[in-house]
Amino acid sequence: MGRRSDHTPDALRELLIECGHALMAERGFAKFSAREAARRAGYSVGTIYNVFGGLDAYLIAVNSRTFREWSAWLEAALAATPDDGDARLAALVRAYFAFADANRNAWMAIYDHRIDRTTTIAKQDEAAREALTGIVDREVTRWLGQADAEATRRLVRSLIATVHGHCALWLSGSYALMREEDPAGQALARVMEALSAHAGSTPSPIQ
Amino acid sequence: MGRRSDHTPDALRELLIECGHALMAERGFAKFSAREAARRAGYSVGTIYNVFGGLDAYLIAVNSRTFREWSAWLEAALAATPDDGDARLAALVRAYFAFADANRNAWMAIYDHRIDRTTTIAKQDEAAREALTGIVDREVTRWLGQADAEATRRLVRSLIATVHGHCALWLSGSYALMREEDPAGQALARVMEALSAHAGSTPSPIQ
DNA sequence: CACACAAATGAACACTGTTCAATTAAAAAT
DNA sequence: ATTTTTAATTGAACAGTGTTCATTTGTGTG
Repeated sequence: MGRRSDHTPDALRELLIECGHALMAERGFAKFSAREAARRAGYSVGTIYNVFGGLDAYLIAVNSRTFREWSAWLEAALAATPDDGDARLAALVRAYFAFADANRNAWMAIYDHRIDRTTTIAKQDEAAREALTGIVDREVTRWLGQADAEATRRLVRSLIATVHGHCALWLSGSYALMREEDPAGQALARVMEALSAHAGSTPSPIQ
Repeated sequence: MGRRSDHTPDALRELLIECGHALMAERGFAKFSAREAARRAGYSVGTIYNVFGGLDAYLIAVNSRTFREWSAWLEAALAATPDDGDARLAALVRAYFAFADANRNAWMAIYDHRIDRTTTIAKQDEAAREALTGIVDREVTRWLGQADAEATRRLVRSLIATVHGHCALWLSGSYALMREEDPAGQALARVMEALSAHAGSTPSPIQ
């Protein structure tokens, strides 16, 4: 076949991402296959290389979709939470875990896909990834009550890493973490301890 | 060829793990190949399946070797550190990162290999993995000054997850963590905050 | 209606994991 | 010393993968 009018370029791109994302959610990163994804979209392998330029770019696009869904999930959880001190942060951490749990394969694929330092990520996809940091940034800043911006940025990254670590080890089943009944609760506890430590020191550095 | 006397069963097992580990360190999990590992050992693919029963078991054996090296690395760092309050924990966290940094591919492979829940891990390999938790357990208990054993166990797992999260995001280059100059320092800061919070509350629960 | 263009294809290549009948070296029995 | 037995090692076979690119084929234009 040659040029078909089934889909516009954008629609085709979207379709391939859609099918790839579904396949990723179903099989996981290790058993993902570009051939199979294309097959499900009603196209053949070559089309993926035509549209995305390579497998890496395609995987980035697929994972970016997960990022967008993740952000939306977090925002939805926060929208349903009153502006009650610690409650919003608790909702944020719980929603973080809930999304990963409900989308295990897709969530893990984000970290399974090692992107070569040379590969350039599309602007829109980079934005999708940074949106998540943005949400945490906003909520932490809100909790701290507008503290030093630079220190907050550093802390936010560290808190994300903290929660990520708990979530990753939980889903991978590594370590004896399995006997932990509430990893999200543990992550939240660590986050609140860190925030408390910073709330006391940042506005007026007593020590 | 049939039975050869080049290596005893144990020596062959060791040789294959050795070569596999070297290949993993060199190429990383995604580009690892059992065929190539066997080739380097001077055997053919089938031998790996004969000796280990399957690829999963082989990968577990290879990664367990990394675990053992990691534990030894941590113990060496601790052995060179005086019993000076926070210094040992700082050394532990720094050594954790240093090992991962010095053995990026091998370290990441530990978490890249998703073990099916049905696959049973050999007793000795399970021990190699738990040894690491044991080291952290020992040092944290030492720092806390013998607190509630069960609460400490939970905290230890959570602290490991915290440090793991920082290390994993650092090496994968995810998020904007890249602009963080000292992720190990951030991890250590979170660990000390968590420990401080527990030091105050565990011996005599004031609040 | 013929032409030009670009999208879509799928065979080709080199690789992977996995299985298992055939081979072959060493040990045991004659 | 020779045969037989035993078990370790092989590698071809199969189904799958990523990647490339000459070929085909719809589509819109001259």
